[in-house]
Amino acid sequence: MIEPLELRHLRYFVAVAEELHFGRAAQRLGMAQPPLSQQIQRLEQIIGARLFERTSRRVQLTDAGTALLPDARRLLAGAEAALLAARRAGRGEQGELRVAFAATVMFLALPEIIRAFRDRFPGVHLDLREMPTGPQLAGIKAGEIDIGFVREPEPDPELDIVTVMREPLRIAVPKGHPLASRATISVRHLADEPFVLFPAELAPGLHAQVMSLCRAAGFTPRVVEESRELYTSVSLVEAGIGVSILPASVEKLGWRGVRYRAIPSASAETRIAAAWRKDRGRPVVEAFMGVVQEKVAGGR
Amino acid sequence: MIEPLELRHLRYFVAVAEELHFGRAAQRLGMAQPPLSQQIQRLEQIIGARLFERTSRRVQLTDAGTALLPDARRLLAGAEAALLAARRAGRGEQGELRVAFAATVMFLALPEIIRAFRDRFPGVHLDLREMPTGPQLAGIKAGEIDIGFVREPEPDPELDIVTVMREPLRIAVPKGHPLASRATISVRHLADEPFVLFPAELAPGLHAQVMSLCRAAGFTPRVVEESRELYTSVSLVEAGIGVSILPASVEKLGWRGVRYRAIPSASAETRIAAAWRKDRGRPVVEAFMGVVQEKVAGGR
DNA sequence: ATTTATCCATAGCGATTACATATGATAGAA
DNA sequence: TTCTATCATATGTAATCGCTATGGATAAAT
Repeated sequence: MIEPLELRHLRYFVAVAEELHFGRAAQRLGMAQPPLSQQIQRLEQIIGARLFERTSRRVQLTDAGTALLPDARRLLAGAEAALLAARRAGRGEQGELRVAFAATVMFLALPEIIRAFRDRFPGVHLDLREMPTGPQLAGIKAGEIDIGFVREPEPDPELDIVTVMREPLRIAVPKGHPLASRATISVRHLADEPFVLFPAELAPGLHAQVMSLCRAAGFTPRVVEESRELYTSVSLVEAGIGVSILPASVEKLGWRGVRYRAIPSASAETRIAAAWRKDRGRPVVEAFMGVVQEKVAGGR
Repeated sequence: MIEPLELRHLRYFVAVAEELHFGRAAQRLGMAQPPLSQQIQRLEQIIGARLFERTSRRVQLTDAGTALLPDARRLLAGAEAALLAARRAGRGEQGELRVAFAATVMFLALPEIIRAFRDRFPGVHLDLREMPTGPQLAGIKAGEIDIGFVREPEPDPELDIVTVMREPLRIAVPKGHPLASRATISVRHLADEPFVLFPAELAPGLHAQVMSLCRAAGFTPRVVEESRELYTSVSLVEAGIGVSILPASVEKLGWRGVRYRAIPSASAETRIAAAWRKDRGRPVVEAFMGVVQEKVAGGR
């Protein structure tokens, strides 16, 4: 019968090789001497060669023992290191995290969150990518993205979605537009205006919200253009193609031909949410969300 | 209680990680599924983190499992390699062998033996050094040399000594010496000649043999010079300081002012022996001596 | 929607084995 | 030689490894 090699054999072997004394080695291992002798004999049987030349007076390594000792030490150290690495990975202190974010989120707290997370978890490799909300949600479900920062979408049975930030909506009108002279603009004033919007599949949450704001104001917006890029939307507004309702942080883009006006309504705000898969309880995800919660709570 | 990590855990883990199916992994491991589940649970307890996210339908690696898998594979392969290396060392196919040889042995079969051994045991590193017989024997006893090729010394309780070669002795006289005209010279003709010899502590066997040859011829040689180097001995003879009795292979040095004459006596021969420590049964030593025996037997 | 099939987890049991204590054998020291 | 230190052997016991039987959950099939 062939007994397989175990780390126990190597642990015992190294102890005896270092002490060159079965009694002391056994003591160091916290066991009695006879079983230690037995296990060394087993190991010798596994290898098919004596590891120690032993008389009742002297214990010394044979050629086979001399060859095995450094390997055994290396293996034991490697096993220990592997154990620690796995533990760290289990605590979310090591691994890879793929984070996606909608373009506008970059204007808000995300950079600070990233910095804080990197400080706290230097062992985690962050893979960041900009992506619209719709593809993000698909990517998360497909397992290609771990966490997405999105304009808050409808609840989804597969996803955990947590609001991390609120941001007012603004009405964007071109510089010379009649409404541009007002300090605030109610949504109902836009009833007859042409709209420039993101397509629903790219930003479902924002799209739905704009629609419901208009519906609440008693009309259905006339969408004349859908743009797939934030910059395009703004430039379409500037060109006078239409008006738009956009998150306040877009102001920071600094488009000179566009005016942003507040909406006098408490519900005219978007929520930025973090989303991740409900089923896998990835520790890195939890670690990251811990940092997010902390930053968001402290930042208000 | 903290159970220690064993290779068994890693073997099972790798099997499950590769199959992503407990049943098939168990089959591959030649065991039933329940104990495999148990052992994986044990491993998860040791690590302190789940390694697989498992439903009854799907098994997939967690972060901790993903981190552990390459390490586990590496460790298992390393253990296998260490086992093989130790086995090879146990068979004398790997390791280091320190071989010493007396200067004149280099003229004989040693180079061929070395070559044959290197061919047969490429994993053994040979450390060769030239050294007189006396220091060799001391070095062998001290464990600094594994095998020595010497002019055969007296038996020694600590040493195994095996004759590997025989070689006639020659009488060396300077070119113009009266005895140089003879084809052979009996030892008794040297009764009144001054002798140049190696000191007893450097070449005890040769020294004792010359002494006993002279004693058998009825005189005690008058030693006028002792030289520590072979070349010096020969040049002293050439310079007419005295005569000497030397192994025949010294002729190959090609000293033009010296004549070598045969001795008409069967006992006028030296034996070259290999010597090694009796106590340690080093497999490399045995492997080497096996090649020596073969070469010597075939070379006669 | 209900049923069925698949598959991992749990329970209980038997056999193995890892370790303990007691004792023997041997080699070096006094 | 006698004594002592030390490794090996013998034997008993407790832990554990693996097996069979069964439970429970989930996805697929009807």
